[in-house]
Amino acid sequence: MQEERLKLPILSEEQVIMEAVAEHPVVIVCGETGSGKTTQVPQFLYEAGYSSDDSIIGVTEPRRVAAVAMSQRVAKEMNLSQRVVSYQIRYEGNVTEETRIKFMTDGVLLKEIQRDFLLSQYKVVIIDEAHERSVYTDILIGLLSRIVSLRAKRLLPLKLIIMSATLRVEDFTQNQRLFATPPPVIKVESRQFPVTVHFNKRTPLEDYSGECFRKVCKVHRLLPAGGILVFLTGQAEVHTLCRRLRRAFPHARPRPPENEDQKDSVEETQKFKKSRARARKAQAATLPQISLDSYSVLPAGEGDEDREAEMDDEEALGSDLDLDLADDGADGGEQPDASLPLHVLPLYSLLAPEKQAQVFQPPPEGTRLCVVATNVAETSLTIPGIKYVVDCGKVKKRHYDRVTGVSSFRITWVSQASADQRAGRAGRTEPGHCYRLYSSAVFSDFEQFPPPEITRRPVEDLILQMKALNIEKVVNFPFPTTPSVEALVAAEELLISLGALQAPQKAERAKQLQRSRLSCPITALGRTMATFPVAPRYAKMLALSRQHGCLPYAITIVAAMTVRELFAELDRPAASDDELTMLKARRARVAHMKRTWAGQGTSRSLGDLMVLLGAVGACEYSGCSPQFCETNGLRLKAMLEIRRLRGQLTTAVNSVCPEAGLFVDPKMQPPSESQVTYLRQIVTAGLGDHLARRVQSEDLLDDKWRNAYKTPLLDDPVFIHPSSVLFKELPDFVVYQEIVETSKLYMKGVSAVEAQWIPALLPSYCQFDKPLEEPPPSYCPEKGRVLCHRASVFYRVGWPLPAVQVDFPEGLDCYKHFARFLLEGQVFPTLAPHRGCLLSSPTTMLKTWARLQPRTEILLRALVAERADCRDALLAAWRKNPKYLLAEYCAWLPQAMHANIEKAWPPTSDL
DNA sequence: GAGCACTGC
Repeated sequence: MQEERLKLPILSEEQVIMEAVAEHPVVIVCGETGSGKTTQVPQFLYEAGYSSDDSIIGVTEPRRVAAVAMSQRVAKEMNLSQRVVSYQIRYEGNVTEETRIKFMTDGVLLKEIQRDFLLSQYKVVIIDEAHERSVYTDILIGLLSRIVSLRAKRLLPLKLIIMSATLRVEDFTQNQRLFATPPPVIKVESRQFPVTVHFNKRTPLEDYSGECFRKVCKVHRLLPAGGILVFLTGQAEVHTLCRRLRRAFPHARPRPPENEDQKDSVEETQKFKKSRARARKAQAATLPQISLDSYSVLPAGEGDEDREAEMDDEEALGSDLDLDLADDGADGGEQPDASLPLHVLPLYSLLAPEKQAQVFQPPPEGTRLCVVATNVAETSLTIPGIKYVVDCGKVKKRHYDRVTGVSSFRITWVSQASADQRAGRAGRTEPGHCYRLYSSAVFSDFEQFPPPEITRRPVEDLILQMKALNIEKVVNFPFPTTPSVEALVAAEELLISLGALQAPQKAERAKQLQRSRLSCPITALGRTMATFPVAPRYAKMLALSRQHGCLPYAITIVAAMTVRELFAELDRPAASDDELTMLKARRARVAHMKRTWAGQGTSRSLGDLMVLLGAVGACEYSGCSPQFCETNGLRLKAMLEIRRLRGQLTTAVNSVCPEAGLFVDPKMQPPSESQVTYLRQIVTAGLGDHLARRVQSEDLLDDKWRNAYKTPLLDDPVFIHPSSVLFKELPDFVVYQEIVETSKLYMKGVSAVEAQWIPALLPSYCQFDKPLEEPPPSYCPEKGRVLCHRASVFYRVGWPLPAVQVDFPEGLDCYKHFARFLLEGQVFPTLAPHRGCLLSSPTTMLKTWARLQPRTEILLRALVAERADCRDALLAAWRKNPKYLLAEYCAWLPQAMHANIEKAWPPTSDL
């Protein structure tokens, strides 16, 4: 091990790095995979004494596995115990008093900043893999730039080291707001084996899967031993290619029958016609950029012929390993056959862990390993023994519409950096080759780097975290790359309507809306919500769930909504008739179980969220056995994650609200009928901006509105997803977890809402009419407020909503009603006995001619002067002045009673 | 009547 370490190129840079760290508060270290920076830099710092005096060297990683693995590796290299070199991730850690080097995920450090803004335990913080630009990394760098200067002022300097695998660091160095003086950048060589890159001469306009198939066949038939790694974009593609390859190179049967191959190809073409049509559409949009005919954009001298010639030179370097020359369809048959069986394995993130693990095993004796993977293999997982990479050049990414929040999945070209990262996977153990299924001209049109995540997704969760750190003006925060203003505004608006931020005052609203919008302070509710490590909409649900014993259920639902893909993928193409029968049976079983878990009546109205609750409840009841998951189509990994998240949320709720005394009950009973109703309301309150209404009189509309819903922000019809238990139910109002655009706009995670709940639970989205006279306003002794009935309409879309009882709106009329109830003795019962002696009827307060009577006028004025339109305000006024309102009240009663009233004033013992 | 890449608290 020590020998291995000595080979690392970074060791010759130790002095340069340590001098830079000594002289500068912030240092950037750039070195590709294989430079050893992650394992070595912490050791340099340790040896230089940066963890003396009980302080710690912190290292953040963007993934949990990396944090755990790195801590173990560094402990071993340094011959130190894991008590000294430790890790901390979301659910677990082995940090002790002795810990000096602490590896953690970036989110963990962000939480620590919430507890101790100055991070006083640390003398150095290393942000690893900063080039990946994950949202937490970006926010950490922004925060740390401030923490570094605060610590310098206190003469307790903190060192920040940003480590990046690429040289794309201008966002850090050229950003004056982030670092006033640009930090020094130290480059470290890497010790990778060379990878020869081969471009296709032509770029297939569609069917890159077929192109992958042909390329793998050729590599396998023509080239020496060594694993093959193929990059595709999704699960379905991965499975299809695996199947084709297995048929082409069956184990123990080396010769692939050519016609079989053809037939398969036709079959697949049929089957995936739809998805190809979509892919074609996506490609058509980008076609102008990649057209091989538009050479006019190239510099002079790089015309058609030159390019071909240049390519040929390039390819000549690849010598016998170059496969492009055989691109004329004469593959297979006449080529020399290696007769080597191909060991084909799929790999993607949602694949069961035991199946993922197969790619790390050596392939069976006498076979060649071929892994067909999605992007997981680009950064998250490293497969040993790969010598050949086949890269389709595409990636599937989630795309959010900034205005509507609708997400869709799009297949686009990767960036140059990603393509290089993929190529690098061929050079981990020996020199390798990368076959790119696109031309070098197309490659040169790729974006240089993928855009930072923070610019591609909603940011309400980040904004809430920042507000909890008392960063009010988020636009002024030194983001390495700032999110769009629309995204920031949308986040603040959502947080305001959830009650997590204070709404700007009405006066301000008129004047300087934009400015005040982006600097709203956090509310007490917002602080509570920020302690729950889930999306703000879900945090709101938790904050509401103390009532009626709903917490354990709300926690479970929120945990299940947070963990992705509860149900296993059963739609994959079957490899055999047996598998097909099995898949069909399992799909039927899952559909049946979903209906069972949804139940009947109000329970069914909770919809897909009831299914989540039922599934988790049943699974936990079974002890979360792999068998239970298997037969019911649940992903064991998802269920275990939900269990851990329930534990974490339970702890979080208990610490906000110790009297709840919650625990995770594996034998949780189903919620009662009334609890389900409360849960439905809790869910409605959290998902208020995700409300949809069944279209009215749809028979009059275009056919495209059949079974459709309307939402406030979308003009197009949206639909309940066919996998939803409410698919055929079509309730008048629903809330949904998300809308995904595929062939249509589909709502997923759907729950039914009663119309009368909307104005009561989502008042901030409703525009209310004047208070109704019938039923008349009343006084609520519990709230100490005047209530009334009001009709309303839902914002933007103007959906009419039924009149419901709400607080009487602020204004003169509210004082009048309150005065009346006060005189009637409803507010303070000790005043009730005087009622018969009043000189005027209390309802006089409400009459339009009330001003004719001085006693109504003076009472009203006195109430308005202290803003006393409810009991609490009145009590507050009496705390300041116990004689408050005495004279005004006495004006309503005969002189003879005044002395006794004065003795018993104020008429309450609640002060 | 369907088809979603990848991650962190």
